[in-house]
Amino acid sequence: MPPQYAPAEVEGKLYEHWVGAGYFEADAKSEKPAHTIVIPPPNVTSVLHIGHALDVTLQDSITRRKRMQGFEALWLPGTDHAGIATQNAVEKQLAKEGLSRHDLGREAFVKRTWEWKEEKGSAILNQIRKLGASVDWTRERFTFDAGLSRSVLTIFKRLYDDGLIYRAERIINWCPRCLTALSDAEVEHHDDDGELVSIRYGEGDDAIVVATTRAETMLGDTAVAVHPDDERYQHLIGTTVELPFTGRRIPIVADAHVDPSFGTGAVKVTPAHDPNDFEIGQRHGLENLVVMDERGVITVHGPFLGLDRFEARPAVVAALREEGRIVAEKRPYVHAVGHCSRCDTVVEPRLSMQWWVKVAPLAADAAAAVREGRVRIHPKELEPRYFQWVDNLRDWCISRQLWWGHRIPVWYGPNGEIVCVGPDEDAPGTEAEGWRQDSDVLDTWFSSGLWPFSTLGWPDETEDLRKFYPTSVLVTGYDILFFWVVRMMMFGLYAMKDRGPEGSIPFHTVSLHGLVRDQFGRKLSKSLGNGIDPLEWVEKYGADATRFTLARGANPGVDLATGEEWCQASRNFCNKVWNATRFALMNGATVAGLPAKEHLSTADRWILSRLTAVTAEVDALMEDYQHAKACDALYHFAWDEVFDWYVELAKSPLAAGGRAAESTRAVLGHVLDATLRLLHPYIPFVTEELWKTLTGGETIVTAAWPQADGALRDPAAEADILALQEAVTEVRRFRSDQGLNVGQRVPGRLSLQGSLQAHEVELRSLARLTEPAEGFAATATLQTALATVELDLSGTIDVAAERARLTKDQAAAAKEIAAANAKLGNEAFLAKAPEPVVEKIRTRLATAEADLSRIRQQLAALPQA
RNA sequence: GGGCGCUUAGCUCAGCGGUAGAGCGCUGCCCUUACAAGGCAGAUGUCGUUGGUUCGAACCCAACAGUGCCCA
Repeated sequence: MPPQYAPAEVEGKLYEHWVGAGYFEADAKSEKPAHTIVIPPPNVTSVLHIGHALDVTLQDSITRRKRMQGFEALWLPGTDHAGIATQNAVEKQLAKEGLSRHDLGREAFVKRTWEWKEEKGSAILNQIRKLGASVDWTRERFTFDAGLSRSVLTIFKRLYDDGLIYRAERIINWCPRCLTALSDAEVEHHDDDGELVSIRYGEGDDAIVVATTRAETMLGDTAVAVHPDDERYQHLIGTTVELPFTGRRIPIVADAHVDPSFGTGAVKVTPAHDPNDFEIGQRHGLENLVVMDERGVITVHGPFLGLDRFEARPAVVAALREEGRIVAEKRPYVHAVGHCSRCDTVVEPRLSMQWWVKVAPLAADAAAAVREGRVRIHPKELEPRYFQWVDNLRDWCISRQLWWGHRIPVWYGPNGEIVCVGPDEDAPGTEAEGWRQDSDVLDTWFSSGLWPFSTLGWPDETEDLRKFYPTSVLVTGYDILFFWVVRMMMFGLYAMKDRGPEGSIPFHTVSLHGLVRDQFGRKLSKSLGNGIDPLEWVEKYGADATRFTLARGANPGVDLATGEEWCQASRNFCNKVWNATRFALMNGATVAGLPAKEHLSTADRWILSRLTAVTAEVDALMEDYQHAKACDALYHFAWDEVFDWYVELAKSPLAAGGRAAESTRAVLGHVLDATLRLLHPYIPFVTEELWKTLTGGETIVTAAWPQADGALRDPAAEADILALQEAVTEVRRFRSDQGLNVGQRVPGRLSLQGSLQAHEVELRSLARLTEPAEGFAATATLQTALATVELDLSGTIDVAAERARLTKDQAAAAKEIAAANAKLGNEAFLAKAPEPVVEKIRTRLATAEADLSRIRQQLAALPQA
């Protein structure tokens, strides 16, 4: 074994072996209890970013532990068909050939997109292999594959028949570049520099001033609205005013939704181009006048015809100014503007006929599942966010004016018939007979919302569905809670309602993690150039180091800052595990059961006791998705306790040979075996490589998860080793202060009390002390609670350094005594504090007093300077 | 504008009523035959501010000040 672990040499071959051996394949016929995770399907066009890497790492660590615990663990991979993004990608490709999708026609375009998917669509799934993801590749799914498409048609038909899907003309979010409707969730609001222009409509006493950020829409105004209680406008309510340029007279209406404190308190109303105005229009029976086409180009005759919306705005303002109608202008006026989440184009509210899901009843069920505790949001602090969203959900626009996606299964007949066709039904008629299918497709989330059960074969009652649904836990970032989690909740509860309240939930727990940030806690962004490529880390430091870095930072629901230095530290840890195991192997560590208790040394009993405690701790933390804490506990146990102390303590018995060596080899092997298994979910590759060598076993992937063995708890051994550590550290501290070489052996005379008397050999070994020879003359005396150590440095020592040290310790002890005395002298404290606390303070006082008197003795014994 | 967080060591974060912790970074010494991707030792904080509750507050309450997110 080389002294440095080389991840690149083992990871690829181990992964291929794991997959080939079928370790990750779940068996629906198994008697074992199921543990199921469906991967939040990444967009088929995407490539792996650090956020995916975090998500994958956490799901894999959960799944690997469950597999080791004896669950039938299924982690199901796949991608979603990403309607807009994929269509954009293929259209971009076509554009290079000078073609548009319309040149190909719908059928050819969809065929071409499938070809694109076959060629490019597995990029991200290939990348997660590099992270060691233990997904079941035999069950990989795609939201647009045949089976899942059947699920989509099934649920559409059911919702339609239940009256939960309907068609209506409303204002929707429209992307004039993608040329499709978007749901509310696909619109991102951020502040833009705009303008606020106040325009005077009408003349003289009848004039009224409205303020707007979108002057160009005035062409479509069909009213002016004021608040019904606004005294300024009482005389105008019910009258009409002339709209500039058009000659149209529009009514002044009173509507309680108008904010009298905004601008002049009077607003222009453009029902066809603004969601709020649309509602005002509905209430007052106003005309919906469309003045723009689907690309945002003005369609009303006159000087503005053919202008893009952003050209029309200044043109309209200029023309109004010419007529003296501009009363005030504020520029820049910063306000929130909706943008297409796919292409960042400013969204245009557009009056349009679309398909909708009536979410109120579905959302109520989704909320109830969490309120009733059937689905747990973890961490609990994020529950309010879930409720805030799910309790205020508006109807969901599901139709998209795209070609790539599940086509809406509704047919329109020659006599105005509207027929929704189920998954196994034929079209109600032919095109020749005058029937045509709705040309729109469904929102991608309509299909990914079915993911927890469509992937298991629903609507068929498959073995997989019976075995693996409801799934166990959904692992995702809190930013996805709204979009996706809520949709899966709504659809799962609806589609599976036959199974009752407990059986219909899509998952028992939603485990939310935070977003990955850079080492200063800043958001990762292209403009800052602080992006992190997880595959670069994998290449430089290994998949294990990358995973451990992410898992170790993953406190539930909070963002994690990370950077390359973190990953280096993780790489160092993996290397440390490698070298500690290497040492054990070189010294004949064996894994063949523990020796009888009477053959165990104190050190053996100590490390076995600690192993038991840490096993229980890590197990509980992982069960509660507290990955950061679990990793931290493992890191400290492995490095500080096993590698630093136990391995050092093991060196003398190993060197001594005989029974002591034999028993130490067994304990060392046992502890390493368990430690590797505990670490395996987080750092699968290095632990597999080492474990196979150490144990000769086939694979750690399916090895048993360690159980805490209460019989190994040994508080006495823990106390003994603590006293030993204290004495060793005190001698080392002295040696360091005195500038002694680490390797230099020094004659020492020991006077040990209590349990420490049995550990002189270990103390001498770890502190590098030889037996006092003839002519031993102590030049320094060190004391801890159970040890007095006299050292012969054969010459003068640095008295000043030692005095400084002791003086500092003396001050600390004195401060401690003062604080304890203050408490114990306080009658209220004695009367009201619980007894264990009082006792603790008394112990602390006694310890500090003993320390102080020892320090004083040592100070007095120092030679005078 | 409404709501939810956060503010603890140089940086990033744990701790959430009874002596301030970790990682990285920092300082000194050391290539001691598992490991320099290492070892040993060490330094570092009026726990945002001001009040209050309590025998006792980083932790509970109130106000304020920063700061971030979500929704309008």
